[in-house]
Amino acid sequence: MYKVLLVDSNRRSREETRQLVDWRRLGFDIQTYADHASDALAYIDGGQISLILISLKDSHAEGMSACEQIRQRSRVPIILIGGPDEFDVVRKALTFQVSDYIAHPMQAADLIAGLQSVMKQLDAASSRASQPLWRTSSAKDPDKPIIDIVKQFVQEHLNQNITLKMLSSLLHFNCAYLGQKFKDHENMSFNEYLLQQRMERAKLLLEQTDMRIYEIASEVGYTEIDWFYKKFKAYTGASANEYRKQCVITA
DNA sequence: TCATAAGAGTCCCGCTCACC
DNA sequence: GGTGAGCGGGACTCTTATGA
Repeated sequence: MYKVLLVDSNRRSREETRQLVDWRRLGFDIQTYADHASDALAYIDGGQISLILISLKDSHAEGMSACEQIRQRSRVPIILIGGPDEFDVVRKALTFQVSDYIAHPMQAADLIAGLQSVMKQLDAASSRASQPLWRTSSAKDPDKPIIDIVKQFVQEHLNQNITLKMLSSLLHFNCAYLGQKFKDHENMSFNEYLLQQRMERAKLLLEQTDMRIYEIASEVGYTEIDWFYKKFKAYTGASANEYRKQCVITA
């Protein structure tokens, strides 16, 4: 059972986090609470804490400062809980090798995924105790958090005009570099991924709703209906209307 | 990690066709 | 005639591959 330090000054919020998932079943135990991120430092030196969960709702500056100081002393995994569009914060957090960043309001599935990821790191570290904890996992895949943020942004803003240029600007990366990293990780370009996500959602809307095609085009982020027609036909081999008719026949 | 050229993607406009 | 669906092509923007 790995011990967790939860840093959150709001008691109600702490309780919500505690009740969000079955911690013990996941192999974790929230043993200690702290009101401020800076308080976490006191628990680091004892070496009893396996994971630190920090809520940034009160103060980003204090949370970031604590991350920096924790990293100077320890490789203990850190999960941050912050706002959905705070990319400057995410970017800075990554420089402190934070394990995960969960957007508020936190969903149980997001927390479980973060905990499972940390669990793998901790298990690997304990099986190879001579190696530093963080290096065992980050050395394998140091860019994964960035790629995950890009994918999450695409999922959440699919109905908007998303470009790699805009995302790279938000994350303070060179767009050519970010595009290259994305392709290295996903084996497809950023545009291919974006197209795939848009087309799959369009197919779903055609199958499950009576929405007009121009409405669906708008819903999946196409401002130009003609361009949606072209891409949909190229992707599925059938026009949007034909695809809907085929779905009705097979149903 | 960045700069740049080439190619791909996107926007925009005009057009046709089918249906009501 | 009005509306929705679909296509073609030119101009512009963005992404990717490449080299530094």
